[in-house]
Amino acid sequence: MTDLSIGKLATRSGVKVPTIRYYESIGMLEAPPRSPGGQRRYGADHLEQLRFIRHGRELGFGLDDLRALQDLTARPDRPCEEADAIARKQLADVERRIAGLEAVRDELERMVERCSHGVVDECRVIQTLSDHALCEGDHGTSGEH
Amino acid sequence: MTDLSIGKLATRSGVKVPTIRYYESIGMLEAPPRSPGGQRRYGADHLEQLRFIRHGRELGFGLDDLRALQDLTARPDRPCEEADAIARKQLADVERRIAGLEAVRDELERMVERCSHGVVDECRVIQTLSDHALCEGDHGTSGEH
DNA sequence: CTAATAGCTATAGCGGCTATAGGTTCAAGG
DNA sequence: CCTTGAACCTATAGCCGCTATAGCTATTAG
Repeated sequence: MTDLSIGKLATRSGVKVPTIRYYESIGMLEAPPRSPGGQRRYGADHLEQLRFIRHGRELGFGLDDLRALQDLTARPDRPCEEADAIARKQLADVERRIAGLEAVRDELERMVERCSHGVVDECRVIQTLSDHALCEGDHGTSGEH
Repeated sequence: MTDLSIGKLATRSGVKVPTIRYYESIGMLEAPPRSPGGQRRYGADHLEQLRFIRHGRELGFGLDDLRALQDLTARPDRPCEEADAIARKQLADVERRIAGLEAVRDELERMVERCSHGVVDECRVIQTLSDHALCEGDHGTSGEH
């Protein structure tokens, strides 16, 4: 179970090898001990830590948020208000992005549906891009990133 | 109407000054003539071009796609299949991202709802991040970026 | 004419990786 | 035991689409 090479750790965690090294370089992942030849040797704790990060990334958390959440994990008797606040902020952000993307999707659908499949000069796709007034939604108003 | 400074162009187009210079540097926006002192002087055509780019960016198109669409605009008698294809690809991409974000949103909602507002050790937020098995959806399966 | 504002170039940084080059170590097969 | 080839190492640059900084010059309003 222990003494995983970086490749094995990558396979087990679902995080790519260069990404693991990157996480170590920015202090996201604890630096492991090394083999006599200088190669990294990971334990079960690293695997757990990396899975935590991966899962957080899948949920769209930034690395700084995940660092804060990791720090909280290390103090299990503290109130979880901060963790809750970070998660709520993330949820709000995701909801905002969804709303933005839905406006964009609707606009793109209109563009594509109205394309007459003729020549560029009459193409609704090009026309819509050229003239924002042809839009019905307000996709530009709220950011989706 | 013509002979806009870069600041005026920025105001009228909604694109920031450094971004305009960036677009010029990567060949997205035609380089304008200069004043005797070397400052950029834009015309109505530049404003139109920049609004096209801005609108496309709001719809999530990459700069390379927008370049392709711009090139099509310059050949108005060509069939608009390519424009249509680019827009459809973009629509599909946006739909994929929405689906991914919706899975993420649902998971975050579950996390936040179940937070008992106690201590970190019992916090559902931290627990869920630590153990993917607590998730019900498959947010990690399809990418949302 | 002066002073504030706006412009200029060049360069570096953001997030979160990913790719490349050029070298070293490890592990399995013979 | 030795060879081979995969996996590992470091360092550095690049991706996208900007944004920020520093140190300078041009324009414009009063």
